[in-house]
Amino acid sequence: MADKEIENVILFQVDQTSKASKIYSQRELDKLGIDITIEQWVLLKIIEEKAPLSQKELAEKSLRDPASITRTLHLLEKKQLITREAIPNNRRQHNLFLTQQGVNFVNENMTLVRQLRKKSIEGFTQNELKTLSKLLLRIQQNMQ
Amino acid sequence: MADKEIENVILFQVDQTSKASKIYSQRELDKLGIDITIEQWVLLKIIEEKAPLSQKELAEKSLRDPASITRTLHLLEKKQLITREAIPNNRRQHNLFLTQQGVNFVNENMTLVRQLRKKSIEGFTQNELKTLSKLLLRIQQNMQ
DNA sequence: TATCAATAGTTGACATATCAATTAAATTAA
DNA sequence: TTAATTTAATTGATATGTCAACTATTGATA
Repeated sequence: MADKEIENVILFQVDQTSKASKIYSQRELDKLGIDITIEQWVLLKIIEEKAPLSQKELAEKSLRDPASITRTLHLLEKKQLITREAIPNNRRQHNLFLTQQGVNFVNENMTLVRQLRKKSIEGFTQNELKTLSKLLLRIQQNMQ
Repeated sequence: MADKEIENVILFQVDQTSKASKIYSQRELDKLGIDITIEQWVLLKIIEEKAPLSQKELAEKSLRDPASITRTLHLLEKKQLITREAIPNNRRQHNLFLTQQGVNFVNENMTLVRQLRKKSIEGFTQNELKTLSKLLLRIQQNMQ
């Protein structure tokens, strides 16, 4: 089979799509003076939806390295958006929660986030969305 | 519309797919003792296919920041995989090329890379591939 | 032509990605 | 119960992502 140009490689296209979306979304956040990175937002949102959870679980759900999670959580703690609470009979893990400020922050910015999510799939039918989800999931399953 | 869980957000799925594929591919490279990162490989491959080109063009094609390109190119130069050549009558830009070592490196590792590309889309029909490409492209166009 | 504006690339600062090594705690095995 | 193993989180080192500031050069304009 003849070699593809890299632009025609699906993995390259997936990565480009992810990058382009992040660049766009980050600019929109910046424009509105919302002081958070996309990666930080994702962690906040996961904690909001799944709390209480441990750093290990957060790393798994976000597909990020535990070391990286540690560092980003410190930043989110400094911004007073999250807290860690001791788990009884377990001094190795801590439960992660949003602070009240964190809850407010997520609520205040969900409108913009919903707009971004919506914009990303503008013109898509429900069918196309389902198809895309399934195809992406199959790539993930192939790459394990 | 009711709020989605983050796992159901397409942008999240695209990012997870990209991350999972990179983690898998990097591990395969490491296993074989191939001393290169995915990001470095992508730059090498673009230079191979498009040379001669400038750093600006490379940044655009890879959707990476020029600052980041500068640093990665230094690493690739240190590994003697690429060179920069002066452009006549233009002392601001340089043309990027693979060295002979770079050409050899790409050739030696294309077999593995082809395997990884193939594995990522195992079980996909030509039709599904086309569909996926088009849907991804539409997201990119939406996010500009 | 002299000045100003735009462009390509670099560097600094900080956030994130990743691996390896470490620490502290929990679990298992002897 | 003690010792060995496994686990969760952290830290160090290096690569990458991003913005802002800067340098050198080129292009535009008065």
